[in-house]
Amino acid sequence: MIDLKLLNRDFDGVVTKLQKKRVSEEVLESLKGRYLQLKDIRTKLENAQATQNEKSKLFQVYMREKRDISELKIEVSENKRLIAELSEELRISEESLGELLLNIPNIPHDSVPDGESEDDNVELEKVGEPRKFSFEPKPHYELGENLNWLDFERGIKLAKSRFTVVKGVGARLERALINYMLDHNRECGFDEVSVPVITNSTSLYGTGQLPKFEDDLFKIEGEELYLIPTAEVSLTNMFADEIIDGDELPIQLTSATPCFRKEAGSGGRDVRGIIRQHQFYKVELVSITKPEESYEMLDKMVECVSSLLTNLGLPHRKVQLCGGDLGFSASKTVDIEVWIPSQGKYREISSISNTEDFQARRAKIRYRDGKKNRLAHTLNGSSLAIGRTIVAIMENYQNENGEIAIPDVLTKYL
RNA sequence: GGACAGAUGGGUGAGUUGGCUGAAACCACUUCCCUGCUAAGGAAGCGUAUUCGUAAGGGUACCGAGGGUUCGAAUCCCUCUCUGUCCGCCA
Repeated sequence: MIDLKLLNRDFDGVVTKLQKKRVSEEVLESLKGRYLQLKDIRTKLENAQATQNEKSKLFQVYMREKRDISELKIEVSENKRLIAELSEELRISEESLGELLLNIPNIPHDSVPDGESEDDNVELEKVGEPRKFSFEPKPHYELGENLNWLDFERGIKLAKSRFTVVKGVGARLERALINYMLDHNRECGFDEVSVPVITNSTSLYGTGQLPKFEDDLFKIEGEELYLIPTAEVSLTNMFADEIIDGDELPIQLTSATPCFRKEAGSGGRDVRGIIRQHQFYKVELVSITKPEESYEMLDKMVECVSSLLTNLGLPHRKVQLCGGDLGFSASKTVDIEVWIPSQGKYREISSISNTEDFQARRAKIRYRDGKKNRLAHTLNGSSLAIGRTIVAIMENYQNENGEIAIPDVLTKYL
């Protein structure tokens, strides 16, 4: 969540910055109003509580001196009523503030370009040249069915649409990619961990998936538990409610997990193939850093992912997201898009974000900086979405008879 | 799933006739003193959040979570969650 003190201190500045994320001034006005109201009520309540504490202490004095306490009792019980009233007011005020606050997106970094949609994103760098085909490249789903790597019908039979069974060399390729990426990330300085793929709602609030994006999550019936949409949830929330020793930063973690998304609202998009699935493997990177080091870390993570694609021989480009395309929790995001020959365009395969202290504030991830406790910065990025990497390899490495070459770096993993 | 037990500060662990305990003591940690040296001794400090204050320093809340009783609760009552042990069950 955003910093209410900052909102109060520099209202116009926050308004201007959040315009990039299409947050209206009225909403922020209302948020600030509720914050000030809350502070006011809290002050009144605390004063009343101070009185109560003081008076309560008199009782033992009176009783020791055998003085009459009936008058004191009346006085105090009136104050007690006041406390009850104020507490109720405070509760309502907190609720109303929280409702609004939890739905306000993060403040974008100054470098974020203004824009409405992905069309306004800014290309930072192209890496590698798309291959010139002497034939018409086939889409991965055709290749995959012909090679018997992808079994769409059985995926649907087992679950429903947007689930796929991966077979044969395809399945082995999936496993090889996971292993290769984890090894690569380790070389980049990320420690491998294995995490739960089900988390509680508190964790999902912490990283910002809840309350706003409940519709996109698979929930376990009858429990406050959800299948994770990304390992970012598990990895980041490992440090929720903790105060990390400053010497231990930065923390850099990587984990391979299945991810589950309902893809609500994406009806009709990428219906063919495995670009958009309800379940897919992804290798994730998460970093926890000191505030002054987080943008350096963002660059490092982008490079780690980019080099992964370079090593796989996949042409890609780095794109900085514009305000309108920026995710809810992100302050700055660099997407990495890989060349998809059958579509003749670059498609997102990784998204690397610095959320600054947005998630840290929600999840209470702090570190000890000398004597003081400060909010850490959290970053996350895919490295990579396995399904989409398979798509990219299939399409970029296909030859005319429909066979697929395997990138050199993977041969030792297959 | 069944039966017990428990949940206190970084750790161990006091505190259950309700008030002087936001919390003893010990350990760890920090600073200083002493000591001719990787030991020992001594002094002080050392939870989180929030609020007021330039600061010093106050206030408020928090002893798993939420409610209740009371002028007042870590201490009494209720509900929930989690953890441990034993049994059953399954990888």
